[in-house]
Amino acid sequence: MDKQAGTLEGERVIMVMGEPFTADNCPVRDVLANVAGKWNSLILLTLDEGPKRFSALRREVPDISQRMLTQTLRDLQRDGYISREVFPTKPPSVEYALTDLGRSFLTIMKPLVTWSLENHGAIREARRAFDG
Amino acid sequence: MDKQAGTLEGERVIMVMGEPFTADNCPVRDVLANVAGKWNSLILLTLDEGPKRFSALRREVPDISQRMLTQTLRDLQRDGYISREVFPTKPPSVEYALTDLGRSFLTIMKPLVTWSLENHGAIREARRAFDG
DNA sequence: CTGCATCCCCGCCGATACTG
DNA sequence: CAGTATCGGCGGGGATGCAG
Repeated sequence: MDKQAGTLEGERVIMVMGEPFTADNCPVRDVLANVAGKWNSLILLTLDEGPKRFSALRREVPDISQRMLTQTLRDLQRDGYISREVFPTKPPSVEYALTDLGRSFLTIMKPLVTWSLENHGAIREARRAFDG
Repeated sequence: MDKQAGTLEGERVIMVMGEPFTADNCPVRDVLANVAGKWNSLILLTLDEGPKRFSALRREVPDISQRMLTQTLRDLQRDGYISREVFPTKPPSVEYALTDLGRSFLTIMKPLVTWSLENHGAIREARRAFDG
């Protein structure tokens, strides 16, 4: 059989860890988008402590604007990482919590956080060496 | 002792995995920037197969522009993830390879790739459910 | 073969003000 | 309390052309 599995009509394919991807529709990029956003990971890590209300997140995630908090929460909910429950109190309150998918993701994510803490010094030094 | 360790002069602090961060100067964000770029992770994963020349990377990473390949490679080199060796042949050739730091990073990165492959379906389904 | 420079579009994100 | 709407800056990144 041919090497590049299912290469149709000039679709270019990259092999990553034994799996074929096209530049578009790349699961890796799709997931990394959640890691990439400026606030996404911070919010997920904060929710790892337990369910939180909107205002609690606003307090605990420093310097995030209301706009970004709302938007990022909606993105995370849309992708299934967190759930959103509205309590019809007066005034209303909304509670956000990790889903199973979100917890599963954090399990993989946390080692990356740990690695960042451990190797940030080496990276900053590499930068200084490169710039000088 | 006080809760928020070392909160000075209105500097807001977030606790993540037992470590205090400010919104600026956050190691996690700094490292995630490397994961976030559109091409960074793909290049690192390609180099995991072994050292490659510029033109080889251009071939194996589909649809990347020359500009982005050059730029991303320089960023990765600057942060110490890859090395760059110039062979004064005619015409010259340049070989890129993972450093120890790069390999260390990939060790942590790969589970995230695996997770992406396994859970991409669930995420796309969550999206459809949310949108509909 | 490798890399740099230029132009330009577009989406992220911040600031601010306004609703149920 | 939670969310929406609007404006605007800034930077990532694609296309193209030039240079050692």
